[in-house]
Amino acid sequence: MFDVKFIRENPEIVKKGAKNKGIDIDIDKILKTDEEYRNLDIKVQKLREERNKFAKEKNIQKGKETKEQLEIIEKELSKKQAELRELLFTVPNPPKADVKVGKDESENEVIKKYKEPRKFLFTPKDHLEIGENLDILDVERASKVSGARFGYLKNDGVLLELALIQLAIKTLIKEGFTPVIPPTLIKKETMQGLGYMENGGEEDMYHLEKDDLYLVGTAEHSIAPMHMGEVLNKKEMPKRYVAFSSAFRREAGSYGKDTRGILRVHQFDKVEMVSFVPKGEDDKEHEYLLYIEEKLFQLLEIPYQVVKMCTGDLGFPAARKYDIEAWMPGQNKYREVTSVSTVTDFQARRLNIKYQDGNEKKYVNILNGTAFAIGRTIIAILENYQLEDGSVEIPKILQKIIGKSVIKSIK
RNA sequence: GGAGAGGUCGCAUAGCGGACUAGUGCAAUGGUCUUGAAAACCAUCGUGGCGGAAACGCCACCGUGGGUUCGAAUCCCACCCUCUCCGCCA
Repeated sequence: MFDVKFIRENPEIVKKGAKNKGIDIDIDKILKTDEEYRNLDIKVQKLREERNKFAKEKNIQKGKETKEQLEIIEKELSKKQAELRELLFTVPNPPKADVKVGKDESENEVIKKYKEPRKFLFTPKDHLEIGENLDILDVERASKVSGARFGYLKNDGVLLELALIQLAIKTLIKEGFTPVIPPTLIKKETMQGLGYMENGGEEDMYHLEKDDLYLVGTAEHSIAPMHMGEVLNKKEMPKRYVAFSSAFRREAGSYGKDTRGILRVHQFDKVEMVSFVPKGEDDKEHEYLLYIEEKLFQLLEIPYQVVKMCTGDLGFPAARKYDIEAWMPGQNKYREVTSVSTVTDFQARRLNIKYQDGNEKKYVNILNGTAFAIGRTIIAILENYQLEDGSVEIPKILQKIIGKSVIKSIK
């Protein structure tokens, strides 16, 4: 959400930012509503001043009159305020200057590539076929029990997951991140703070009606609000968390897309990074988080490319976003495995997270990025490390943790 | 799930319809004293907003949202959270 003040002072930046994201907003209406709101606010303050005076004088008659006037105009004020709030929710975070203007994902830029995809002397299978053959994946029974888009991970698949979690968390602890296992259910109030209720994000969240709780779509949903309403000390920043949790997504509107295997499922586990940094330091932090993401995939020696999203593919709160797409031989293309973005101070405003900078209190910048989305990382491992007989080699870095070097085909 | 207690300015506490302009203690910050420090003493010390060039003035905030009243931290209602006891439970 935006400060009206910022919009008042920089209407052109905001207007252009929204346009580049392909989002329609009516700046003039916002400014007009803001002015009306402020005029009402001044009136209300004056009346309250009078009311307070009469109350002190115990002038009951005059007090009564003022009270009646106040009731009417206060109602107008709160109506106007709600109107303004609603308008402000339609304003997206503008993209950073270095982000390419573009319509949709077709205009994203590949900015880096790591490792040539391996040449196969046989036709590579996709993860589902490999996983079923190794008896580490079972989506058929999952659909019997839970429905479409769920999966059982079994046997060495489980060891693979646990090893990836260890690798990511240990690597990040070395980098100074605070490891966290957060709650996966959050209150409606928290959801609203995150700004998901207005922008359609709610559609993708599971809601437990009986208790009015929401299942998180990513650990970011419970990590970012940790410091809700707090004033952080500049000395303790950057504040970096690495969280492990399950993530739940309804995947509404993605019917028919990626239906095979576990690429797109309703529940998956993830190691996620969240950083709180002082205003203006988010660019540096963004590169740093991307560096860590790359490092993790380099440790696994999986070919990938880094994609910088264009303005049209950023989403509502992000000001810049990079995806890492790992090479998936089974699909013969690169697929998204991580995503890292800066939301600048956009979320901090809603969540009211500030830091003390000298005498001033400023909103923090928040960034979030995936360390490992476990399911998709396992897919990348299975497909890139498969052998002709259906066995799968285990990436070197994980061999020590798992205690073997190959997952042998049972056939 | 049942019964009770409670949420006040960083922390701890007072306040329970009009002198609350929210008191006090601790912590914090600046200073005096000191070779340096501690102690002591003096001073400052919540947040957001509106108006103003500024000095300053005003408005709002005592868990959140409603209500009663000329006037609410204080009374009423709903909700959230914390604690104690009982029940259940990994």
